[in-house]
Amino acid sequence: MPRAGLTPDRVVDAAISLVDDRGLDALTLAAVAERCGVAAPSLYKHVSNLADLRTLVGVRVLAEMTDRLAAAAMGRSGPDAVGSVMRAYRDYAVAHPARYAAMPVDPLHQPEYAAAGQRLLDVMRAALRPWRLSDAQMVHTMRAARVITHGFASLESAGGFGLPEDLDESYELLIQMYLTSLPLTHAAQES
Amino acid sequence: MPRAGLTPDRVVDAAISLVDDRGLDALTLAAVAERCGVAAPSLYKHVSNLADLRTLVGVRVLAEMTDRLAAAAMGRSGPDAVGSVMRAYRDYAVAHPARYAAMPVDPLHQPEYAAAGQRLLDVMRAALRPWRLSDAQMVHTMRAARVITHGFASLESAGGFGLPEDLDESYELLIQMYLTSLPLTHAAQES
DNA sequence: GCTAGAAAGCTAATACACGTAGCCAGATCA
DNA sequence: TGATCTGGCTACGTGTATTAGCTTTCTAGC
Repeated sequence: MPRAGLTPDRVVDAAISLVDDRGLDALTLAAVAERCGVAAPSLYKHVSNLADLRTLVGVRVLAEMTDRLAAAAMGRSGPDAVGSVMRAYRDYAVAHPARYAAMPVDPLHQPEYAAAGQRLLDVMRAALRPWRLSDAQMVHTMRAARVITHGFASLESAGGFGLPEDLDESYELLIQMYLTSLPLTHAAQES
Repeated sequence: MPRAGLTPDRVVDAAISLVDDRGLDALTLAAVAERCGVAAPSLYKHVSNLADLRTLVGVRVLAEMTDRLAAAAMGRSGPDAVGSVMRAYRDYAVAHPARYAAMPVDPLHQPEYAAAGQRLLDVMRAALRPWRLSDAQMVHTMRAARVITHGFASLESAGGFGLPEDLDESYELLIQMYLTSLPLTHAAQES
């Protein structure tokens, strides 16, 4: 009967450690409750339901990754910043594959995620600022970065590449391909 | 008491139509059974369990997509063939988002998928043949194609892009970026 | 310090889902 | 025709999400 002292945040903590340990599919209220030392229905005092918990986990992961990307861009500019952000993206996904799988792919379309998703985009947008792209160019350029980073990270973190060898090189080649495709303006001279 | 005349293939048919209609998460044995006009346990006469059914769906989808890609490459060569295969990949994923989500990301690591997965890779490898890449180059080049196609297709089919506008153009720019990155050898003169 | 009430835990019960066991009828084949 | 195999069924056990309603603990105000 002593209280466990749960809060929504602590429930999310438990959920994330569970996901890290046993994969995204193991994220069940029963398992989270056990990890919290509490009966399953008690979780409903802190979280609306399983869907809500999943959302909270997604928001947490999105925010955490954004922090990493922002840190990776800090103190860098131009191609250096862009490459650094792209590497940090991959690093996070490979270091925490199950968390990466918990990240929503369409954050901007769901209000719960919108703020965190916008912040992540802003990090990349800032890194691309030196190129002084038009709005339309910026849209295509951001999309291309997202395609490459998400494509590579989701494949690698899910074990999608047949051979583990030379993955670093494959990714560096993609980053070079991407940087090379950027228009040769202001930023290109900075590097 | 009249027999329903089920076979594993017909069960997979029902599963796929269910996935098309109601999404991958709706793929449950109960729902498939209802669609087949049969009680749930009867499905076990044709399919080992839910995991097995999921695998069979994945194999079917993988094979279906491979057929599309092969058809897209037919009668083309060089950049034309590569671009055509990449467009066909996206087209399939967007036309059948739930099926695309059912496709395994690591087919080569699971024996059930290996044959179908290998066949898909062969289509792309054939399209890249004119460049006469070394083995190591071929690995990186195939990976890059996979990253771009899967990255774009998975994001678009999951509603991951904020704005629906200009997606065709974004994809064409990526294809151009990719083709431009290929070494200027034999094939480049054919186009 | 006492007490009212909110907050946080619990048990019990419902609704589904997967999966197993074992029964029965219809098809097949000697 | 009759034996056997196959494909259906019902009944059951387990696990999960979720709701309802009870009880205990903490906290605020007097």
